[in-house]
Amino acid sequence: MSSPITQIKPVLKKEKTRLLILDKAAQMFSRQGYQSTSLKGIATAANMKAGSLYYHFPSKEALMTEVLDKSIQFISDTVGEEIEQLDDGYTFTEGLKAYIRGHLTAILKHPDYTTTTIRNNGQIPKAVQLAVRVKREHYEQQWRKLMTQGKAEGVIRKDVDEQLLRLMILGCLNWSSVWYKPNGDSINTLVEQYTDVFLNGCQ
Amino acid sequence: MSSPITQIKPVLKKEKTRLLILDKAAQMFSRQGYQSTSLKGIATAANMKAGSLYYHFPSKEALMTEVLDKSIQFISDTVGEEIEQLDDGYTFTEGLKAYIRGHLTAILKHPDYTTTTIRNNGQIPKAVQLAVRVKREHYEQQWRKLMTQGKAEGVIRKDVDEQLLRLMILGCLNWSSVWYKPNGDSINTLVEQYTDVFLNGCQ
DNA sequence: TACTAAATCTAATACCAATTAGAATCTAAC
DNA sequence: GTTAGATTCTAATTGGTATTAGATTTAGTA
Repeated sequence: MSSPITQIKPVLKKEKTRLLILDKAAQMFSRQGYQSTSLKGIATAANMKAGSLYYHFPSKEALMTEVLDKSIQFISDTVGEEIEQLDDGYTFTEGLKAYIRGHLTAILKHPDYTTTTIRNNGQIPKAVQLAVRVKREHYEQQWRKLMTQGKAEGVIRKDVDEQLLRLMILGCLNWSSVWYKPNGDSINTLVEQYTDVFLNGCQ
Repeated sequence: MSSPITQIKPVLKKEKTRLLILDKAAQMFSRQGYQSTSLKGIATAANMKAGSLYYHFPSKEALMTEVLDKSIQFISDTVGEEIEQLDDGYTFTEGLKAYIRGHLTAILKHPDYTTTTIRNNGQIPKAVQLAVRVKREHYEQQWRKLMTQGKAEGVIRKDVDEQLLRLMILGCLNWSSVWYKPNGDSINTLVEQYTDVFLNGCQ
């Protein structure tokens, strides 16, 4: 009978290579965009030749799809972790802070994946867009629910449109990836100010 | 002696074609990104063959440069018009609203040009980025001054970082181009809510 | 009508892209 | 050490790209 190694080790190796390729792809997609990133470039960064990528991924589109999928998954997971640290029955204000912290953390700590999602908005093949739509919409739905809670609690004023507010917040958060430099403000500082300004304004 | 027409009319025609090409280029750059927009596509949209573009523009990069240049110019001009409608010695609050209205108006009324600037952030050749940097930084500087005024007037609280606040506001505004649909909220509604939330918060 | 200059087109160049099939190599078990 | 399977490479295919030079067309003038 064969030892577990014979089954597991090859799988692990394969998985490791896949992840390496995905990481390099995310890096290049986020910095140069989908179209101007070449498979040759990705392959070179992963110490391979372009043709070899096809052993792991069936096409460039499939590669991009998986990068985007992981990106949204990562944001969603990080937000989930922040929420888990709250007591059940958390208030809107607590939830908002957790959402902001999670979303920002994901964006600023793993910029290669997340900025691929953010920057390549209208510029990817429709097939790829469709493939990641479900996950994207599910995450958006979580934000919608949070906003509804804020309205129900009365924390969001009557004359503030909660969907517009959601778009404002997400705009701020996503845009951070454009200007954020790791040696600048800490994520914590950003979370505090974002939460403060959205709840209380600047004055 | 030749009539003015001989001098002016050809110039006008040439200028008209240039503008047509620029418009189509902006449209395609904004929707597909720099790399995946082909000169053939732009030319076709402008009722020409690809080679003919070179009579008007020396290269693809030059075309993109001019689109980006016009984009920033347009935002800057629109903000300028809003500011001119204020009395001299306008307050920070008045100024902020005018800036928000100008920036949003420019973005939402001429999305082809402005989203080219916004979406193609890290994905254009460095030569092009350098070419538009001065104008971009000048516009940013105007925002910085407004924020300083807010701090001086005491409208921006002591514990709010005015530069971070500026990045928040610009993030919101720029991100609008991602989700805005012309048949939705009016620009005025957005301006009112944005100003309100940034000044007073949502609660 | 014939001339001129502006505007556009044609056709070719040189290059780089994604993708594929089959050969070569590497790995690990027997 | 041999063998089988997993992994990578080589080399070719196909198609698209920006750019250019020179020919052609168009529009206005006299």
